[in-house]
Amino acid sequence: MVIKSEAGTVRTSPASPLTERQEARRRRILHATAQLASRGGFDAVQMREVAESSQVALGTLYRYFPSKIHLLVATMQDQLEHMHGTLRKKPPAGETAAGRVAETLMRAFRALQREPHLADAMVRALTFADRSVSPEVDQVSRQTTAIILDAMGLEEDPTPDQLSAVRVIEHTWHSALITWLSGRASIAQVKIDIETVCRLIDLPDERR
Amino acid sequence: MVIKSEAGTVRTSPASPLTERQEARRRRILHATAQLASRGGFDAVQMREVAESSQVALGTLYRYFPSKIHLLVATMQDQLEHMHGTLRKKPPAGETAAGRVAETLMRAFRALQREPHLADAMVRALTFADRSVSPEVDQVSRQTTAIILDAMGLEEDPTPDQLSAVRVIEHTWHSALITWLSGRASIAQVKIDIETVCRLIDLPDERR
DNA sequence: CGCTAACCTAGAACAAGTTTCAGAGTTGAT
DNA sequence: ATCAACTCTGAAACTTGTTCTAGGTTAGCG
Repeated sequence: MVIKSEAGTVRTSPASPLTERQEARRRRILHATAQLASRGGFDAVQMREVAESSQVALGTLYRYFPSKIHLLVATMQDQLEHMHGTLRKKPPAGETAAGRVAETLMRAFRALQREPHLADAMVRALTFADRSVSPEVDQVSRQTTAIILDAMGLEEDPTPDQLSAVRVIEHTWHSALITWLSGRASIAQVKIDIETVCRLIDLPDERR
Repeated sequence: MVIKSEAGTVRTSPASPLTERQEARRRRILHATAQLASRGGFDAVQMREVAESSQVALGTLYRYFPSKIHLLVATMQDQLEHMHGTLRKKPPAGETAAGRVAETLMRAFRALQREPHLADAMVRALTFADRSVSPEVDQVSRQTTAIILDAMGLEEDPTPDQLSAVRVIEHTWHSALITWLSGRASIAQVKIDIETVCRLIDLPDERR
């Protein structure tokens, strides 16, 4: 696999603002990636094919996304943004924060079930990512955190305890997805796990 | 990566009992793998090198372990067994089940910290594994469950609720390890996450 | 308009996981 | 002991991610 690259030339945050044509290229690439992933999952996303589908030279593809993992994590960022928008429209109606978070995650889960191969590609990339992709993975994590905090519908800033709970929920979310994607857990199982971990929210204070 | 293989010829569970020489080969392979992994992690485990180090032809290596992922997951099985043995010797002393489980996991975590590269190789393989490795990954999961249940020190069989909690703890364990390995979480952070999730054990009954 | 730096393209080349195959070497049953 | 069936070896080939090169294109700027 051999991922050595530095942060990409293009993606460096406050760098070049990308011309219109460049923005279009980037979009074509992400679109082609999602399309290929939606068919065969991780393995079906082949860099040469992505390049061809998006009408871009292989070298250019690598200039925009320094590795296949970067590419798929960027795809996940893209999809997550979209999902956050969708979820925001119909906030969950549950009584408790725990219930609302569980409902939100299950909604996201159902969305992923509609494109299981795409989910496979994105989640596998996310957990396989090494340090060279940390900034991007971290961004995904922050976005996920935002979604969960949104669902909790807090009046004020979250307490440290609540933040811990949210982190654990994220852990469970990712790992449960993986067990589902690799066929080792059923959808029902994932539901139970999510509901179980959500109980950590609004939990009566206990020793540390 | 391209993993297509059927269940390996050799590893099929109730199959051939492996002659002594074969057992020795298998052991040499696993030893070489752990050694290479302990240096550079996942990337440093190169199939050609493993074959050479363990004095086995490349084709033979693939007969024993149908892919690099299978090889690393088998290595994890091996290490886990070892660790379970070690942990069993000095059972944790905490008051609560939650405390004992957290202590046990932290002990395991400290062991992994001693060989971070090896941990990296094994954990990355584990989460990257696709369906073709499910049986082996599942075995790892069962072993982990056993370790946790041991730490809980139950008198009787675990309740369904407890089993759910254990599954969530495992999710958190794996995912927290990954965030640590990829440098996105500190050791202290992992500790907090483990302690947080362990609160799910002996939790007063609540709705559903 | 014309220049220059940055960007893009096509294609070859390289690296590492995986497959294949012909020819020994072992083994187990008769 | 002998034969058939497996197993192991060594080496080449194949696949796909990644890097490199040489030459054409574009964008901003004087």
